[in-house]
Amino acid sequence: MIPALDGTLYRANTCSMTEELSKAYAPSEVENRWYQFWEENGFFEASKVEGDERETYTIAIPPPNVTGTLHMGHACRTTFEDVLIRYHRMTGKNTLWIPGLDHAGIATQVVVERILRKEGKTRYDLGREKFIERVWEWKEKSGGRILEQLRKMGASCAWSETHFTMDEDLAVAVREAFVRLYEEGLIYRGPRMVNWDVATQTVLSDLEVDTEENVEGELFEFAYPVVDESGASLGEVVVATTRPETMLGDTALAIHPEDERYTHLHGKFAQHPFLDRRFPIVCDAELVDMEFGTGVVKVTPAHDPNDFATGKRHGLEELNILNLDGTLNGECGEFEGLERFEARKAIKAKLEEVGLARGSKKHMMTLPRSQRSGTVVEPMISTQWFVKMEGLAKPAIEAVEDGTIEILPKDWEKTYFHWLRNIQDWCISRQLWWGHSIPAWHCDTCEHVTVSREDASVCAGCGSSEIKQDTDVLDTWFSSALWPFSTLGWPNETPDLKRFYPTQDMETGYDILFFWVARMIMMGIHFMGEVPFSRVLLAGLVTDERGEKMSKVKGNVIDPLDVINGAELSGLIEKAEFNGAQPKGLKYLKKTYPDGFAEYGTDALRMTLLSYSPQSRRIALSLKRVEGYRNFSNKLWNAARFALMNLEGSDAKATGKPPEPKALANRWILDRMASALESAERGLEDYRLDDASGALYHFVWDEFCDWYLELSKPLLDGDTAEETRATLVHVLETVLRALHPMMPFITEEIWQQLPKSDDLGLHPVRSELPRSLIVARYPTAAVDARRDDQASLDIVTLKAIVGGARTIRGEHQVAWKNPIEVHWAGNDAVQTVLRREQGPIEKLIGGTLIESEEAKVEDASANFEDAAVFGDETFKAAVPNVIDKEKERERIERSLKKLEKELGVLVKKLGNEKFVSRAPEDVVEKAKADQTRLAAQVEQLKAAQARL
RNA sequence: GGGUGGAUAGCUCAGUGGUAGAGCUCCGCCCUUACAAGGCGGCUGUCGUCGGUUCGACCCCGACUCCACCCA
Repeated sequence: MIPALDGTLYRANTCSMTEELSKAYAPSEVENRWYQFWEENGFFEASKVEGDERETYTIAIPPPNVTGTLHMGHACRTTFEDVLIRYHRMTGKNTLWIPGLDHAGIATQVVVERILRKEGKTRYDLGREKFIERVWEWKEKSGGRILEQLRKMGASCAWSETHFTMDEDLAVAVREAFVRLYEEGLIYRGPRMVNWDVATQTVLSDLEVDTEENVEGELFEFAYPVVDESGASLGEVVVATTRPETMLGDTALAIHPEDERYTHLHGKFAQHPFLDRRFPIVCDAELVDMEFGTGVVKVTPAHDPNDFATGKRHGLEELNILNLDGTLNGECGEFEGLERFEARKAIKAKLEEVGLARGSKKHMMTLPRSQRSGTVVEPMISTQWFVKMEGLAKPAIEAVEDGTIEILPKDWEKTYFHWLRNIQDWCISRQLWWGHSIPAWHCDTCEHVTVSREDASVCAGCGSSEIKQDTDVLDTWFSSALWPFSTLGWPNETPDLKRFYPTQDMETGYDILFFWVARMIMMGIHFMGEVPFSRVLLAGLVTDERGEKMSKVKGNVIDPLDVINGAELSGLIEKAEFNGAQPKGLKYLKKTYPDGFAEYGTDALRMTLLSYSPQSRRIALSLKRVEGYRNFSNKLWNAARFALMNLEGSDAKATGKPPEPKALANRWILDRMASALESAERGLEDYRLDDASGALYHFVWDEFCDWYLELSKPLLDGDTAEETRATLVHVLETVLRALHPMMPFITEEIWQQLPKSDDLGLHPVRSELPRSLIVARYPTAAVDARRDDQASLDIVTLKAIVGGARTIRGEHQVAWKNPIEVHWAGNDAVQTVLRREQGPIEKLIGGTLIESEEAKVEDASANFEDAAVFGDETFKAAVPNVIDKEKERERIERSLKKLEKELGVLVKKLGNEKFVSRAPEDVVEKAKADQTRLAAQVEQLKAAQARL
């Protein structure tokens, strides 16, 4: 149905809700319908109208990898960001949420290579150009899927602004950034010790290397013959290594200068047993730990970072022994061509053979592994491109120090500072095919390197046309670092850049604080002269309900779409198996989710993710919790059904202004809503989305549904009917607005059906659009609610009476069909409330309320048959004809125990002279008042107990 | 080895210098006309261990144990 523009309401259902809708909320149809409605009407897009001077609020999405599918981490981030965007949109800001995808260099290349392998091909068979074509083809298929999944989460992204980090315009930005940094001397090329992935045959940045801990390895010992200058033998020394094959690249032995065992070796040489080489024995206090092993260290400057540094200190030869595929090269004599682990065996065997092996022992060690290919990373010397980081890091540190950028939770600042203060130069070149190519041309004639914005055809050094472009590509994070401004048109000075930069919030996982966030800050400050965002919001890692990281192998990956749409156990198992889950993982799956997932819906999943504290590093997602929020959706749904049923046939409608009711319940709910709205607003502003959503959840369920709706029932007849309908519809409409950022679908669905004034839900600048909750004004305590302290006090009294009566019903198992009598006597305030609210109270207790005399109620057993009693210092009450003596005794006993314990604490406290003299006066006063109150209650219960 | 965070009910987690909370689970009762995906009532804790500061510590400080993550 096309939304009407003429002032009539858009109807989600052709029939009225009360007739049409089932008792239970069914999310799927509702979600698709409203998402389409918002998107088609352009509600997600930012306003680009000239003269629209509204404050802007912008988030650049952390672009998901194009290879991926949506996982719980994305779902979590998407929810948080969408809540912020929707909230700010509702406060009237011009909001822009820039969506997009990351080309994810290695990850994508690996995936496409895997596909090729199934066809029996490698990328080399295709050649670079054809291979890249294949990647693009694949990207078109894969990329669309994840954007669809974001839509399913309800993400209100400005889809017309979608970017991909390999797009033409972003390539321009990347090239501009590279050239500028190069011209500024911040990019250089040179040989360094790097992490080499022999499987994908590329260098990796330090951050892309994972260390596998506690690996059981072997510490292999062997002897080097020692000789003097003339070559005369001086015996041998024993060294130990976990990588025996590296001995082929040894160019020194090192000993500690103060090690008295080896003073005779100072200035002497070791003779390589297999190669015709002799190399020095050097003294190095930094490398050598006298306590470890034999105290003699073999030094392989080309294949170990520490040895590399040692080599630099002593001017040692750097001898590379590996080919790029991990096989031994021509420096290795008879071992040439062996794969590295084969070589290890061969070397050991040979050492045995020549009698130099000195045994081995088990050794716990750590292994560096490639995040992408999983193979053991080889340290190698290689010529790569680097960015000098120190100068870039400094202003990035200052921006957080002086509060220009706020990192939340604040704990992460420490980590941020620590990393930036110890920053290493960033290796930005990768030996991949998929990625932004490096705009550098090498001259065959003069070896000059030409770096240029335009494709170069001649050497800038000698003019030769014999130049070739560098074959490396840039680290994916190089383009990601420009994301907050490259997506807005940089390096062009576009209106968007002017209007929307800097952005406000950057929300992402803490795991990419260094990879991405820190680098965006550095690049933003460097190129834009202004920080890219003012807050960094770091969410925790979503884990399974045991707190274990989700992994395909463990089979504990929960697909957000399964949670939203529902899934049978068999389907879950099938998916896990397909993804390579181990039997143990499948067992866990069966045990934890024997019935699969129900169709929980997007709103429920969003609320669940929001309910976890953003302070926590772990979000241990529990499906039971999702179920709880699914139930909450249903609760809200039914509250709306109740409201609509009772509004039918009346003129009551929401106006956006709170009514001024007289009846207690109506006044009270407006007061409670003021508190809820305050908490919600504070939570949304302070990035405590758990507090914000929690406050609204409890308001809706515990106050609006449990008390207000029940209290409203008797008020919906007679004099109070009109104001009650007005209050009912107002509170519901307001709370829907408050909840909308968190639960966009169900709130819009209900809201559209509520009777309301025509001016609600108008787009702030595009008045031609249909009304929608998505642009309705976000409610505040001051405008939409009404404080009423007296009402809240009165309800406390009402709840005390109702609660007491219900407890007695519960304990004595009085069925609802059996009405009870509550005889009461109380002070003036209680009298006022109970007399006035008799009707509603009777409804809530399922019985009659009878005013009595204090003396009569006090001695209940004498005046009533089988009476149970309750009360506090303000009133006493007796409920006759219910008593089960045994149960009553137990109940009183239990209450007494509790009260006496509390009283005991107070008595002790007040008996402590130091407390009375030193504690603040109000604390002491409160303690005294509490003591009096508790003592009275204890007295009362004891009397009742005695009479039993 | 360095750093960061955590240890609170059976489970997953909030929380505050002044008598411990939520959701789920559990136990009763109830299909009370919005909701059984519900209602009403109830049970459950030496707040990791040991010291210290304080009138008072779950909260602040120190040490320790265990767990997780990050960096080398």
